[in-house]
Amino acid sequence: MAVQNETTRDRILEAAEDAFGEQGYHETLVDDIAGRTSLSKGGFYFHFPSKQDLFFAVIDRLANRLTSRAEGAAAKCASPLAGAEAALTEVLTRLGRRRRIAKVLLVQGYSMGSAFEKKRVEVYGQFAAVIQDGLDRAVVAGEISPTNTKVVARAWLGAVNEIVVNWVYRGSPTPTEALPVLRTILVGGLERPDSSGATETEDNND
Amino acid sequence: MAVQNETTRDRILEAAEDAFGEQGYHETLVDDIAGRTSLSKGGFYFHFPSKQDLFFAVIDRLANRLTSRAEGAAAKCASPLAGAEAALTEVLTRLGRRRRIAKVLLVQGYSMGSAFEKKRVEVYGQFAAVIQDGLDRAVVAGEISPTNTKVVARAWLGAVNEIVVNWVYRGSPTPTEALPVLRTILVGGLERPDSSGATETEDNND
DNA sequence: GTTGCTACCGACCCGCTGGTCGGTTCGCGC
DNA sequence: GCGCGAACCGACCAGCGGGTCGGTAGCAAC
Repeated sequence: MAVQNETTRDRILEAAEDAFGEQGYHETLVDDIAGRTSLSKGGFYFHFPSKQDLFFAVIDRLANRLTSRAEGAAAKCASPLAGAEAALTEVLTRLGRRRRIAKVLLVQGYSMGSAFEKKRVEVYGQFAAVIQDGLDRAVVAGEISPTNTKVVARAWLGAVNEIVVNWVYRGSPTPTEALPVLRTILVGGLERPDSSGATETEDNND
Repeated sequence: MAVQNETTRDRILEAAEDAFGEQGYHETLVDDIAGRTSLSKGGFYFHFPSKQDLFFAVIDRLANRLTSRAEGAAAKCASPLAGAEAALTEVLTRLGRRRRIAKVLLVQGYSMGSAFEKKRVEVYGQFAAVIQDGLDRAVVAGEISPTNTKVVARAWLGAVNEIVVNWVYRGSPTPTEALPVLRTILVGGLERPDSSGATETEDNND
C-alpha cells in the first residue's frame, strides 16, 4: 500500500536519524536500523537502495526542516536584520534542544568519507545562501554597511556551527546560553551604515 | 638506529599526511601508506601500533605547528589585538597554502567516527584556548569591550574553520581573499571600549 | 482458485582490510 | 666470526558488514 509504504519509510528515516546521531555512519549497521524498525535487512532494502541513500535522505530532511523553520522565523519580522536575528535564535534554540539531530546534521556526515563532500557542499551552501539572502536585504534596507555578504554569511555559519558542535561534544556552553553573545558580535560586526572605511564593497561572486 | 628510526617515522608521518589529506581516514589503507613510504605493511607496524595512532600523531603534529606559528606571529606584535589579527592572518595564509593539511586537520578526522571525538575536543580546545587568551589580553589592555571571551573565541574559530573548509571543498573564496572581510567583522564585532550596552560582562567559566 | 503484486524475511555470500607472525637482513660489539 | 637485536618483509588470517536472492504471506481482482 502507498500509505503503509510511506509510514514504513518514515519509520526508517526516524530510526536512522537516531542511530546515525548516536553512532555515526560507519558504526551504524544496516542491521541496527533494521532492528530499530522491527524490519529485516531485506525489508529495509525494499525501501532504500543503499545505506548511503538512507543517510542522504536523513540529512536532506533535517536540512530542509531547519531551513524552513529559520525562514519562517525571519519572515515574521519587520526588518531584514531583525529577521536574521530571529533566524539565528530559532536555529540555535532548535538545535540546542536536540543533540542527536545536531550531531547528524553537522558532524556525522564526514564519516562517510569522500562520498559526503558533494552533500556537505550542497547543505552548507543552502544554509549559507539563506543567511546571505538575509544580509543582502539588510544591506539594501540600509541597516548594515555593504560588505562581501558571501564571506560574512560563511563566517556566521561557521560561528554557529562551532558553537553547536562544541556543545554537542562537551555539553556546554548551551547554544541558548551562547546566543546573546553570538548575536552581539555577529550583528555588531556589521551594524552602523555610516562609512567605516574598513569595509570595502566587494563583488559577491565567489 | 635511533636516527634512522626517527627518519623513517617522519617519512611515514609525511606520507600519511598526504594520504589522509587526499583520501580520508577510511579510504586510506595501511598498505597505501606503506607503499608511499616504500615500506611493507609489517615495516609500518614496527613504527606505529595502529592506523589510529598514526592518524592522531599526524593531527597532533599539524595542530602544534599551526598553534606555534600563530603564537609566534602574535608575539611579534605590540598590542594584543594586533597580535590576534596577525595570528588570524598567519593561520589563514598558512592553511590557504596547503589544502591537504587543512583537509586533514579540519575535516578528515570525523571519518574515524566516535574514536575521534576526544581528539577533536582536544585540538579545537587548544585552538580556542589560544584565541581566548589573545582576546582576554585585549580586554585587559582595554582594546575591546569585555565579553564572554570563551564564546567569542569559539565563534572566531568556527568562522575561520568554515572559511577554510568551504575553500577546501569548493576552491573559492581563498582564505587569503576572505581575510580582509573576516578581519573586519570579527574584530569589528568587539572593538570600542566604550560601553555599548549590548555586551554584557559574563563569567568565563563554561 | 489462480494469478499477480506489494511488503517483507533472513540465510548466505564475498570482498575488503587491519592486524599478525614467522621469518630475513644487516650492522655492531666483543 | 659469532651472537644479538633493531629494522623490515610479505604471505596469511579472520571477521565484519554491505548487499543479494530465493522465498513467503497476504490481499485484491477477475
